[in-house]
Amino acid sequence: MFFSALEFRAMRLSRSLIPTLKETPSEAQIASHRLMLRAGLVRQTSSGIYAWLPAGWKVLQNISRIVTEEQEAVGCQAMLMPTIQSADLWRQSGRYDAYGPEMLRITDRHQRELLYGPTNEEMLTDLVRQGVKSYRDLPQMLFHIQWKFRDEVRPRFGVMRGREFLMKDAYSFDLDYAGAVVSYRRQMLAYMRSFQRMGLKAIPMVADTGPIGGNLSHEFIVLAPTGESQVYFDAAFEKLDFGGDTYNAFSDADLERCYSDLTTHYAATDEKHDEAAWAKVADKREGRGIEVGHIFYFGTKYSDPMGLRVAAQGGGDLIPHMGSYGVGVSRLVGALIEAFHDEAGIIWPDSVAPFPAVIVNLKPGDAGCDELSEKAYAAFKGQALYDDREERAGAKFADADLMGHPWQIVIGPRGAKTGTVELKRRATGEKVEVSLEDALAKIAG
RNA sequence: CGGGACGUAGCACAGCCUGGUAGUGCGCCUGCUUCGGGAGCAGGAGGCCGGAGGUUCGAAUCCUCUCGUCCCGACCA
Repeated sequence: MFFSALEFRAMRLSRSLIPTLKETPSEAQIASHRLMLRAGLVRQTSSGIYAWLPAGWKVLQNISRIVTEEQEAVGCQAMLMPTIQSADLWRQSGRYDAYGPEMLRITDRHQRELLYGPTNEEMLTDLVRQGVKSYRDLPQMLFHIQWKFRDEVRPRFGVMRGREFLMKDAYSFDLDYAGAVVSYRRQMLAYMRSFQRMGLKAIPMVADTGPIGGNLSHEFIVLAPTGESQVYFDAAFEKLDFGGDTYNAFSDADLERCYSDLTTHYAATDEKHDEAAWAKVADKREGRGIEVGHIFYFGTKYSDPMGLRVAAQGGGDLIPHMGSYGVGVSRLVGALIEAFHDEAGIIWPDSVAPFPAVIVNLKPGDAGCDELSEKAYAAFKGQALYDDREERAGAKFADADLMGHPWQIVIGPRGAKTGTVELKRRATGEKVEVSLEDALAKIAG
């Protein structure tokens, strides 16, 4: 059978739109913004609005996939709602006027008032209102990953504080407060699993609940040395593991234990920092953090005014209790880079890297190098990046480090003769000379 | 929304004060030599100097307006 790497043209660097930059564009101040531009992940098209180039789009999709899998694993249904919404819907909840100039308002050719959605509580409440009639239909938990727009006065930090951003937002509908608490805890677990899979250390911190009250609102802060706010937390958080079946999302006891593990220890950002409580913490940790998620329970704030009612078990109606749960998917790209980079560039965790590996052909045109490189490339079925450019070795190494591929398979004329490659792990800098087969096995394992 | 800057080649910048046919480095193209950590030499392409008015014989440069972008603060997933 004829099988050649030529069939996988798309990820040959010489044929790809991954424009790396040697110098930093002057608008970029923080590390992640600088590196995203330099590594060719994004390009700004307007203030706070970015185009995601091929490599950046892959990262966004990888994060979305992890978030989707973990949402579904706790029983949350994937769906997709539009970006454009009707102003009428927002008038029903009273938010059309309450929401300030951050909301992008649009008028169509018929002078109908529309808006580019900054969030979707109203829309989903409306959809549930149309489809859910009985207590038997509850609980419901749904999410989508969709572009949002908030007309920030001052966009900054690249993708971390853009106007247009990709967000996972989930909404839960329960019969009562007790049910809403279970949904809330499930989301909390899904969040911890998601962030752990991305290699991030995330800590839930109590957030303002506004007029609703109670303590059911948490911000998820990801630790990164260059984070925007100072955070204080108990070292107990470092020992928590959300992988495997540590906590069963469908066991009330496990959910309660999970919630307890996440909320009994001290954790606060500098705005909420309480010196008295902090003094009692035995094993203290401090660091910088970036908010990447926010979840809250808000009862009947939308269901009530929008007329969402279901038939109750004993007759009559009841008003479902709701919660909503956001993850800044595009912001996470920035947060990940803030957490994982060095002087040379990005250091992608394997789970979100745009490419599992880069194959660096040091001498395109050399029969031995080409053959071995194509063989390596074919082994990845086009999923790896193949640097087949006619560049000097130094430039290729610099770009490979900048783009942050977890593994680098370096193929030069020296090793090509014996089928040996140099395998470099980006995170540690460790390099070994091994056969291509061994290199592939090591990457797979 | 208050305060402060900046728009000159793909990127980073100089030139502006003191008007006179637009420059440097990197990148890009061609050739030769190089070739395992962002090479050297030679040649070349690429800019109505953000836009519109105005002053002037003449405007990147001076004046007015406008659009865009960034930084600090307040605000925020």
